[in-house]
Amino acid sequence: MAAPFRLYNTLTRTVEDFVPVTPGRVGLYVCGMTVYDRCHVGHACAMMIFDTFVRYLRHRGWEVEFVRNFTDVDDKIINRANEVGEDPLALAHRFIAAFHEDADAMGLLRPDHEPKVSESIEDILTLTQQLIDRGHAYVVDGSVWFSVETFDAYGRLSGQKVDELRSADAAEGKRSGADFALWKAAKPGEPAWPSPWGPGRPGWHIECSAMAASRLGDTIDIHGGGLDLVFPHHENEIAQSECGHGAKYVRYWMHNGLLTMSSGQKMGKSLGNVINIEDALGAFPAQTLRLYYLQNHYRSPLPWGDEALPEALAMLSRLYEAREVAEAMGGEGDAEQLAKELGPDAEAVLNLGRAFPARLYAALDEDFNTARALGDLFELARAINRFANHKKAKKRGGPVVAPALAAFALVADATGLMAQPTRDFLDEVKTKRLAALGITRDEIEAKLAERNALRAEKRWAEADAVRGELDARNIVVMDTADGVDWRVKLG
RNA sequence: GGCGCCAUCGCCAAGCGGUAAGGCAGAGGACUGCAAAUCCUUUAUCCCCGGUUCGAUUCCGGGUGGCGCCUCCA
Repeated sequence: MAAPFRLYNTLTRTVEDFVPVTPGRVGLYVCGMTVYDRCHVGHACAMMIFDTFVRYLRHRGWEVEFVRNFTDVDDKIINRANEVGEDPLALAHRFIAAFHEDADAMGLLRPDHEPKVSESIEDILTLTQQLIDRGHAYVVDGSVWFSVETFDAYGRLSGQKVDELRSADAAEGKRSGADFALWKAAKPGEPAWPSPWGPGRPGWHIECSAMAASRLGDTIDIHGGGLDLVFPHHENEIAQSECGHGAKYVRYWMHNGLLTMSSGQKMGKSLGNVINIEDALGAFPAQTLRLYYLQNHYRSPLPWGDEALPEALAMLSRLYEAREVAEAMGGEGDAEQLAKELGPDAEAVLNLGRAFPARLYAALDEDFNTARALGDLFELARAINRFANHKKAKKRGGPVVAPALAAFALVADATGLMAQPTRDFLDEVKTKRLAALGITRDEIEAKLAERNALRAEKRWAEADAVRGELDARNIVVMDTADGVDWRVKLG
C-alpha cells in the first residue's frame, strides 16, 4: 500500500498532498543531461536528489516509473563537436557512456527509461505536426515555431508575462520574440533528419514533451529538474504538451535548488570552478556525496566549498562509526528488561531506535525533508555512543541497540544513505584518503609496531615521537581497549 | 527593469503561531601514561521597522541584503 506524502509544487508555490493519476503509481520525468561534457557535482546534485526520492517512494510502496532523458542533439553538442572535429552524435554518445560511469560510481539507480533525442525523432515529428494542425505552430523556411500567444496559460509556471518577452528580437522569421523553435531547419554540417518541412533537427524543448508522453502518457505525475530550468524550458514544455495533447501536462513540478559556490554564484563552466564527479569520487567514497546533497533541503541552494566534502565525510564517518559500535555489541534477551537493567542511556537508545521509523517518515513525507531526517539520525548516533560508554554495553547491549541498527537499515533502504556495509565504508575511506595522502598501510603498520614496542617498555617520549610522525602525515593513532587502531585525518 | 526564492549560533542547516533539531569548528570537563575517539557542559534579543495576535523566528506590509530566472544550464 502506497503511503501518502506531500510535495511542494512550483506551479502553485505551495506544499500539496500528492494525488497521482493512477492510485499507487508515480510517473516521474526528470530532465537529464545535455551530453557535451562530463558531469560535475552540480549536475550530480539533481541526479542524487531524484535518485533518493525514487528510492524513498518505492520504499513506501509506490510503483514508480522513472524516466530521465539524454539530450544528445543540441547546439552545444554541435559546437563542441566542431571544435574537436568529432561527429556530434558520436561525441554525445561518448559522454553518455561517461555519464553512466559517473552515475554508477555515485551509486545511482538507473532510471526505467533513458530516452535520447536522436531516438525519439518520430515522436517529436508527430507532436510538432499536431501543434501545427491545431494552430499553435507555424512554419517559416523549413523551421517550425511555437506561437506563444495561442496558449493563454503561457508564463504561469515561471510568472513571466508574454508581453514582456516580446521585447526580444523576432529573429529568423518568428512572429513574436517569445516564440520558440520546435524544429530547426538544417544548417550545413549539422545533424539532420527528414521532416515534412524539410531536413532539420528538434528544438530544445520539444524533446522532453515528446519523450515524457511516449513513456508516461499525456499527463505525468511529477516532473523534476533544476530550478534553472523553470524558464524557459519547463514553461515551453507545458505549452507544447498541453496544446498538442489537449491534456494537463504535469501535476507536480518538483525543482531542486542549485549548487552554489562559496561566493554565492552557482557552479558553472563559465566560472571555471567546476568539480567533476570523477575527481570528487577519487578522494571520497560515493556515500559522501549522497550525504552532502541530503544534508540540505532539496529546494534550498546548496553551498559548495573546499570543505564541503571533507565535512560531509566527517559527518558520515560519525554515523558509520556509531553503527560499527552498535554492530559490535553482543548479548541476548528481552530488550525492554535489559534496558531497564542497564540504565537510562540504554533505555534512551532503545526508545530512540524504536521511534525512528515514524520520525523518518514524518520528515520525508513532508516535502521530502532529508535535512530533518538526517538530524534525527545523528541524535540516534549520539545515543548509541553514549550508551556504548557503559561497561556492560559491548557484551550485553545488542538487544537494546537492535532497533537503532534497524533504523540504519531502514535509512539505507529508504534513501540509499548508509547502504554500504560498515567495514567496507571505513575501509574505503582509508584506501581513498591514503592514496590522496601518498602513504601506505605497510608504512603505517611498521610505525605502529615500532611505537608499540616503545610503549611496552613505557618509553613514552619516544613512543609519542613516533605518533607525532604519523600525525604529521595525517594519520591519527588511537589506543583503544581492543588494541591500537588508526584513522586518516579528515580534511 | 520584469518574475521568483531566500535571510536562524563562527560556518552549514532544520523548524514556520506557544521563547529555537542536527552537523562542522571552538572552549572547558570526564576518560587516557599522554593523546585520539567517545561522552558531558558551553555559545542565538531567529536582518531591520511597523502591523495582526493573549502570544511571531514562524502570518501581513514596508525596508535592507543575497541568489536564481528573463540567452545556454541540473
